[in-house]
This record gives sequence, structure tokens and C-alpha cells, in this order.
Amino acid sequence: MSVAARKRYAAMAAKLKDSGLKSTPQRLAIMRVLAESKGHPSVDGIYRSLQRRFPGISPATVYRNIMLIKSLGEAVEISLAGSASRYDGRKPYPHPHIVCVECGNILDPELASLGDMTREVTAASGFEIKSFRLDFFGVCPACRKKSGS
Amino acid sequence: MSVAARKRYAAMAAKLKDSGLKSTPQRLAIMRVLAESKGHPSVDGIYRSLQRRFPGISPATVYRNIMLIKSLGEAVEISLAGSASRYDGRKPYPHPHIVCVECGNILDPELASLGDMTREVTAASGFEIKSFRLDFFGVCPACRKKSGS
DNA sequence: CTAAGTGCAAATGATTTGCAGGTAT
DNA sequence: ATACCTGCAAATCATTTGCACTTAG
Repeated sequence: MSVAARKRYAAMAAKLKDSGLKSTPQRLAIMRVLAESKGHPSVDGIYRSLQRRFPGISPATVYRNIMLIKSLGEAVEISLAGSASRYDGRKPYPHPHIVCVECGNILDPELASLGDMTREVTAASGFEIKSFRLDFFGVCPACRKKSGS
Repeated sequence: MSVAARKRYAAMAAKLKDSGLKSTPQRLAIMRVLAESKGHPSVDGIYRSLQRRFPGISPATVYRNIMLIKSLGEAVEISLAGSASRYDGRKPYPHPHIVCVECGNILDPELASLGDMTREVTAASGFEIKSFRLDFFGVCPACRKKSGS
């Protein structure tokens, strides 16, 4: 586990303890997976990656805990049309994504000029903006080579 | 039906005819609903709004035709976490939305500085960007009054 | 001890699909 | 005529929930 992952995990575990809810092994393990996943795992992916250490773990437990972790503000959901949601526990705040429609990989681009946009929207609409989602869909360099896009 | 809606409907119907597929009454009626809906209807909403004129229509038919219309490039899907997708047939190209998390209303804000962002992402990632989605979530002015946000 | 959490299985809700007729071209 | 469409019902898939048992605090 990298330094950054360890730090993220510690932050999540601390937030959990502060909340007064229980620090079960399963819950902490799910946090660990979220903290160290470089990709953006799905519930099913997390579930499968935990079966080794928790042979009897159920998908429902993963779902319930993902929901909890989200509500603690320690992970964000990337909901995709037609397929299972993916989760990001490393940057638990809204940020843009680039999704490869061929292989399903998701990257986090650095993007300036985004806070401005939120302010622009608030001013134009009168909404109280709580969050946003900005996702680009396309074909990643590797897949472009394979299938000659 | 407004002038704009009539025009949109004509464009959709023309694209359909060009495709060589059949212009069934149900299909055309779904296009009409998409062309004239100021809101962003769901499949179920379209289904219910057509039951008057087509008493036996099935949700499957609406789904199949929405898929077709999307693939013709004449509507875009707004996929929401946890609830049914909504569709926009008036602006059939990617554009930002503002979703009220209280009442479910969806608005289309005018937003400058968006094409720039796509170019920035393309340059930074090497992806071939096909489309994007930019959605803001918040509470609309009306709901803010009601529930004292 | 006891509220919270877990695993399992059944329920839900959106969407998709197989099939046996209909209908636009 | 015939390939495409429709309606219906059953099937999928992701996600949620009820319940009896277990466990962290």
C-alpha cells in the first residue's frame, strides 16, 4: 500500500470512528480497497477482491457499506448508463472523468476552469448547486491502436 | 405544437425515412413527444403520455424506439443514478443539464467555455473524445422556498 | 448487554429479449 | 410478400430490503 493510499485509508477509518458507527472488519476492508484502487472499482469488483479474505462476504454488505462511505463523504459514485456504478475513494469530491467506451477504463484528468463553471451555473439558474458530474466518453490510446478507430 | 417543435419533429421523421426503417405510427408518435417535450421525459413518461392514443402500447416498444432514435443521433440520454433515464429530443447533441434533486426537474443552462474544455481533455489524455456529459445537481429556486434549504 | 452489522434470499425497478402475430413498404 | 415492428410475458442486471443471527463497543 502506497503512502497516499495509507493516508486515505486512515482518513476514512477516522471519519468512520468519529461517526460512532462500528468499525467492522468488512467495512474497513472495503475502505482499504477504495483507498488503494488506482482504477475505479465497481461493487462487484470490490466484492470479488474481498472474497479471498472474507469467504462468506455478501454483495449486499458491499452495497450497504459503499452507501455508508458515500454518505460520510469519503467516496464518490460514477454512475454509468447501462452498467454498474463505479466508485472513487481516492478523490472523494466531484471531479471530471474520462471513460474509455471500449475497455471501460476511467481516468481522472486535471482540468482547470471548472470552479468558474459552477459559479456561472449558480448565477444563471438560481439553483443551489450541491455537486456536479463531468464525464468525457471516448476511445483511449491503447484501444485506438487495437480496433483502428 | 410550436414552430420549433414541428421543425424538430420533421427533422427526426426525415432522418427516419432516410434510414430505410419503417415509419410506424408508434415510432412517429414517440418522436413527436420527444420533439415537443419542454421537460426531459422518461421512458415511462412517454409511455403514459401515449396510452391515450395507443391504448395497447407497450413500454418495450418505447424502449426499443428510444434506442433507435438515439442511434439515429436524434435524442440524447440523461442517465441518472438510481432512477430511470430521461431523454432530450430537442437538443440531440451533448449539452449540460441542471437537475433539481428535490423535484427532479431538469434545465438546460447556456454555458460558454465548453468546447474549449473538450479540446483541453483531448490534448491532455490522447483519447478520441466522442461525447461528454456535464450535469449539475442542486435545489431549484422553487424547492428552496418550500423546504428551506 | 444491545444496537448495529452481516449473510442470505427474496423483492424491486429499470431495461432487454424471445416469440407469435401484425403492418408498412 | 416479407422484412421490420408490435405487444406481451418472461428474463436480466444492478441494487435494495426483510429477517434471523452475530458482533463491536
